Amino acid sequence: MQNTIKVERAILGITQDELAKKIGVSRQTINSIEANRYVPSTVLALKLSAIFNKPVNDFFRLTDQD
Amino acid sequence: MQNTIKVERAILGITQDELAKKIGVSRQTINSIEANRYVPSTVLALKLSAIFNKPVNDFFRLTDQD
DNA sequence: ACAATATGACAAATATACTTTACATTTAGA
DNA sequence: TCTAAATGTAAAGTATATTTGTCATATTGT
Repeated sequence: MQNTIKVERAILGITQDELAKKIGVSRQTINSIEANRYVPSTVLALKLSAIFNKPVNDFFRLTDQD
Repeated sequence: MQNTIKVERAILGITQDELAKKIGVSRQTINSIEANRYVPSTVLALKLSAIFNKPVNDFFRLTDQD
């Protein structure tokens, strides 16, 4: 799975820490997701969706190995 | 988080076992998600999105306790 | 009613998300 | 250039998703 959270975050002009606080996770969680170190839960994806004001499918995509 | 997977599955007219096999998880995983026993990963949500041919936000929604 | 299939659910084991702490590196501004 | 803020990452611990096995109940077709 790939994501464009870094881009969406840049559009909002906020830091990893700020985004983390908005959705109630740690900064490292945001950092790890941006770095594709692990796959977030659907709740987290929906919270990002609400903050980015875009559907989940816009910034999370399946790749071949999925 | 709430979901309408049971409805989407009924639209396709397939069993929990068939849906599970389509997305490569166990039948119990589908059963547990439909029963809201736990929150699936975003990869799983995207796979369901592909099979239902609908965006994730259509069948997964945040609730107050999220 | 009977048999086969589908669903609900639980327990134990394993995999993995997420937190906290901590430190190094990079970036941005005075 | 110096400093503070932002980012990248790693390790250890906790929480939770997912699997496998199993059984009970419900549903459907004959």
